Amino acid sequence: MEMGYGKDLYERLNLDEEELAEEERLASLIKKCPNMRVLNQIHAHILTHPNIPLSTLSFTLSKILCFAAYRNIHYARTLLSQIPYPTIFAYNTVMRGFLSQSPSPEPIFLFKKLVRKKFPMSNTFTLAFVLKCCSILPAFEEGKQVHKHVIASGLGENLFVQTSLLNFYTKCDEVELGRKVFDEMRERNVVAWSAMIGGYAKVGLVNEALELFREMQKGGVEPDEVTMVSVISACAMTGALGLGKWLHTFIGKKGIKNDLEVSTALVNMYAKCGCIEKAHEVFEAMPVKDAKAWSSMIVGFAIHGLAKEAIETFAKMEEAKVIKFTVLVYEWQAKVEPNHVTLIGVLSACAHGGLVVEGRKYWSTMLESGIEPSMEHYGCMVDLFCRANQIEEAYEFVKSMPIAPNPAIWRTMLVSCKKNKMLDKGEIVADHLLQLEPLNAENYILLSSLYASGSHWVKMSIVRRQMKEGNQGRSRLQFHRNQRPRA
DNA sequence: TTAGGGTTAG
Repeated sequence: MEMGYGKDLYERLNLDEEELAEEERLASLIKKCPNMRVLNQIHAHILTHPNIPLSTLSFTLSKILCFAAYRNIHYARTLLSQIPYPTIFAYNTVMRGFLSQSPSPEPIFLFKKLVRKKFPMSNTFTLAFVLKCCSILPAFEEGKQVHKHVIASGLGENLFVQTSLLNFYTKCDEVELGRKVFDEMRERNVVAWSAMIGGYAKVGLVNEALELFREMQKGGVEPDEVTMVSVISACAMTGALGLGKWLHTFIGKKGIKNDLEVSTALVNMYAKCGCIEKAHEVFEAMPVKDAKAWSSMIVGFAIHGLAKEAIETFAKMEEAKVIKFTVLVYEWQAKVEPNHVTLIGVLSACAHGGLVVEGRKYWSTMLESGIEPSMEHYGCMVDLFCRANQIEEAYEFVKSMPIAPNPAIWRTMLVSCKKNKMLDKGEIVADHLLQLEPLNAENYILLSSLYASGSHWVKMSIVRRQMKEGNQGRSRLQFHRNQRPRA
């Protein structure tokens, strides 16, 4: 176990002055390195120098690895295998590099390698990184294995490790397991409380989230802006306007940083709780708005049926593409680009406002801007045509979809066929729907009311009978929550 | 060499 690190240290202690000077020179070169090209040159220089002491090689390659981890993670990964005795620090740096990229299982592979080789030993950082990876993917089974290692390694009492475990379980929707970790924690800071509150809010256990927020305050732990975002979003989910307003005042009173995320959560909360004016007021007061902030406002207007306001806000978002924000002394400029959620807001606003021409226009611009339409976008378009009673257009649109329409889309069409008494089209649509969802009673109710709307009583009674038979358990007909018959 | 845990929009 002591082999690698011990040898490394031993050799370093035995370097003569000249060798130490060379090592420092290389370290300083890497520190000043302007880009990957220069780094490659230093790397090549080291590899082609046969007389370089092993410890200098290890030390310098680790330095290069640190530089590369955020710029070219695959290069850093290759470097790791070139280091004679990589320290746990080097492993951790590569794992962290992977976490800053799009989701990758590489940190799990690296962790498995560490476990297999038994050297270098994982530390609390390693465990935090691998658990973060398991929660991002998510990888439940792998995370559970890591939990076993946590216990075996004796690092299970570490606050960072425990918070990582708690977060991992809640991200995998295993809130109870997360709560178990939380309950076992000897000390809990604001991060641990926020993680648990956020975990409850995420799965919709809003009362538990709010209860924990009260408990946290009773315990004397001051909430911060991250806690507030979770609690406010819990209010948004339940429509708890009173508590939401109280939290808004609380933020001001306690001097909690009202940042981009908090304001966005407030905009969303006020909009969901029916206070669209207040949502707009908070939104207007925001000095910096990112895509999520703009989207929250647009979606807010859309769900309130305020199509004109939603579209105007979208136009402003496109005009205000460039935002400026300052980090220390550096001023950064970033483009605010509409994303898939923004477009869902815009398209549903068009649908609610009966704006077919505009909806088609935004659909085209969405495709041009490279946003891949999802099922929700297709759903908005079908809704747009159906609400405007353009059933044929809706049907043609559905037929042109490159992905198989989901039951919700067929149902939207069936409702519209019923409304417009379009029996033939309705039967075709119902056929598709019942193939996908033969056990959903709501679909039979819709179909029977389509027949009723055209006075096709015989067909209606057949559908009713099919449904009734299912209700008696013969075909395991499932009832939608809203239509479940009273016992 | 000196890194880590929690948040937001459909």
